[in-house]
Amino acid sequence: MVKRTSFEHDDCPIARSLDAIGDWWSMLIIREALFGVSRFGEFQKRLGLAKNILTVRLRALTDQGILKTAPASDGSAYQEYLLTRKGRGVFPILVALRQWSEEFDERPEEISTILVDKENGQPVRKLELYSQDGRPLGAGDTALKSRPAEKQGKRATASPSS
Amino acid sequence: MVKRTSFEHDDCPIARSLDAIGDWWSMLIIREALFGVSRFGEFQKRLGLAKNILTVRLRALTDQGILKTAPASDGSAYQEYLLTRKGRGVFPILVALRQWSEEFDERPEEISTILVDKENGQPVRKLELYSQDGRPLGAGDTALKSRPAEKQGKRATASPSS
DNA sequence: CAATCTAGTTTAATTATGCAACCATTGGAG
DNA sequence: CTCCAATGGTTGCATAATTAAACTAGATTG
Repeated sequence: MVKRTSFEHDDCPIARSLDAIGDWWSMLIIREALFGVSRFGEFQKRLGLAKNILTVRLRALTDQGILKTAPASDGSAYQEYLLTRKGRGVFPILVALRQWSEEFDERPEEISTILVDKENGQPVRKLELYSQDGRPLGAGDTALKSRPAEKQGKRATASPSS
Repeated sequence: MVKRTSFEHDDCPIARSLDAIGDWWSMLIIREALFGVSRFGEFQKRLGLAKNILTVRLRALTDQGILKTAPASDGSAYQEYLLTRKGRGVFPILVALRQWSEEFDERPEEISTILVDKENGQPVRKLELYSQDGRPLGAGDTALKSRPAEKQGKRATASPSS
């Protein structure tokens, strides 16, 4: 099988996320949805993708519980696509992607927008990872530990495999 | 051309990031690199991808300044792939992806590892977006503003297009 | 100097993507 | 009530991208 190796059953959570939303269009669809886009035609117009692909992506996102379809809401009886809680949870990922581009892109002048706090119009802070006691952590300050079984006495052996 | 519409010249920073690292393998290669993997064979063994793909990905990542090749370091004269500063900057994206999976995956018991603070072994905090004055911000608390021209008097008109 | 490891390249199959044309439903004009 | 356009898709086909597997070539080991 040449099939696009699915990471659905990989035990690495990064791989799992990528399996769900790790393609260009899904991420951009969620981006638009976070800005209030909910109609098929509007997604299509704003993203400029082919309708068949949009159909497939919307269905996949819906199947995964990232989007849900609501009957209508605005006038005419078509359906609209709304984010679920899981879908809204993608927001930090999009922010991280945005900030990476803002910091490292070699043509930052082509970036036209900045993300600001709606309250006062000021740019948001850079996302940072903190320890429980509030120290900022870089990649080198972290390690992977085998997950301590939540309720069951199920405990894997430690191995830094992902 | 049916070519995978490149977002390289899109003015949305999210699209630009996705264009650079928005495929499964690139992201996973960077994940491994952050854990110290640097040799071709090791990437191949740990990720289980085909060598030709690894070749293409490594070259693309190198061309983009995310990885750099160093002559050897450990004994024999082969080369190794090391992360640049830009490459290490991907870390928050990977953390965001990981945490999304940890929070919303419907089979969290299959996730085998957790990310911990190396100092004390405690789990890291959840990534959160903050305003300049320290309030936590959700997607709804933010807006996009046209970028205020940095040095030049180049100013785009406001439009919430990305 | 033969076997093997590393780091690829080539080949050929499978899949995804994009375009265009087509179908179905809704809403309005005549 | 009928026709026409808009919305929201589905279907078919050509082409580009991914992929696994086989092959290659230089370095290392025995």
